[in-house]
Amino acid sequence: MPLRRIAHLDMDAFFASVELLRYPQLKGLPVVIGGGRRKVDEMMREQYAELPQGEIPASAFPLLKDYVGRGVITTATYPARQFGVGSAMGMMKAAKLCPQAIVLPVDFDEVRRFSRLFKATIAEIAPVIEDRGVDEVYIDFTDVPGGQREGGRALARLIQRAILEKTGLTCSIGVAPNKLIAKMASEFNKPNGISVLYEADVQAKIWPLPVRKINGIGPKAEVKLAKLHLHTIGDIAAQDREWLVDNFGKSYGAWMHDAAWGRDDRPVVTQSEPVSMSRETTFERDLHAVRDRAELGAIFTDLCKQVAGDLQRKGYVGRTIGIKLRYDDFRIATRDHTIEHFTADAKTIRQVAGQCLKRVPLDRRLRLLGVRVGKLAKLDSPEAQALHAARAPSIAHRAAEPPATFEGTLELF
DNA sequence: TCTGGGGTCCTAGGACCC
DNA sequence: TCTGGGGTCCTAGGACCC
Repeated sequence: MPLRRIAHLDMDAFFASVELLRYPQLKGLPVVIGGGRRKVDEMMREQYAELPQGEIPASAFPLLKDYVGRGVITTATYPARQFGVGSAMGMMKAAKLCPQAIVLPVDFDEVRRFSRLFKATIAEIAPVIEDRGVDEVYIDFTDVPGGQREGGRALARLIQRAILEKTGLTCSIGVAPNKLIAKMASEFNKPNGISVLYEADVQAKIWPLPVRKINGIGPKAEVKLAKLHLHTIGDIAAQDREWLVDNFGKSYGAWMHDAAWGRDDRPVVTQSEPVSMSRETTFERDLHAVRDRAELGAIFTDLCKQVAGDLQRKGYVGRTIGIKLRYDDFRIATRDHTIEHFTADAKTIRQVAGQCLKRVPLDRRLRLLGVRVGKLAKLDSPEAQALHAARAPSIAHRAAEPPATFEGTLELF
């Protein structure tokens, strides 16, 4: 029996690295990708339209200190990270830490193109791959020829070289007995590094790490653990399983205990079906349900059309239609409704989502509006065929809707 | 001047059925 | 008249991840 060897591969500063391929003159400079509300990229291109992209002087690029608007950093280059700037940080906060950083908007098409390219490159070498978003994958090395050599290091080197050759981009790889440890290991030697771990390494290399390094322990769990005086993964491992269950629940507590001991038997999943598709947008300024009714209505219709378009393009239909809104105080409300027939029709989605909107209080300013379609089925699947109807819910069905009685609710949509 | 957009999974209560 | 339990579906919220 070969030893189970699982790799986690993470592209280094992916979004930023993709931009640096286009603008190599920015190499070594602090660059952040994000925002995009102000079309800085286009402004700059207009001015230097006659120059090839690679020859535009670095001094011509827009700076973070001049950025106005909402948004967060998607990726920061390593020179920018030295200033404390990182993913998910608000643009305004980042501008304080590193005003001289260059800002570029995300180019989703380009990012997706490179994402497909690096994944296809891996697939030629090791076919058992699990997608974890645009810039990450798990790879099962176990049965790949040469996958056991040096605990997986040799194969990891091969994959790194192939990706660099095909894309010009670097990545970091962790190889370990399972996904949980591989994920942590891939962070050990960033960027462009490889880290190989064995079961016996858990105590020395995993236990000293802070609890947040476990994939599945987020900010809330971290706070709760800290209150119980648990700070490192080793601190969790030292607790009785029963004690963890008592404090964190049957499922989460037991999982946490397993995770701290490096136990994880989840397989590498090569195929999966989407559960939901959604579109949402944060407004440039908070909108008021009454004063900005027209604007809000137009955005709402647009979101419905976009989700419908996504479903149709990908060949899916759904039965549960829902809305999400974020108020100016950052509280979130969701409402959804399940209809009899599957749909991917913008008008139907808009109509049902409109009903949902009537059930939610609209007395505060809104920051974000989203539309979601769940309970998906492939358009050509038998269940979808049986229950698909490209028409609005019947009048009878609509009449059965409970009246909108929520206090503060406004009849707007 | 805080804090994006696209997802998954879990929990928990109520309806409804057997 | 009182007393069940199990299962599934729907809905709302929340934690977490990339």
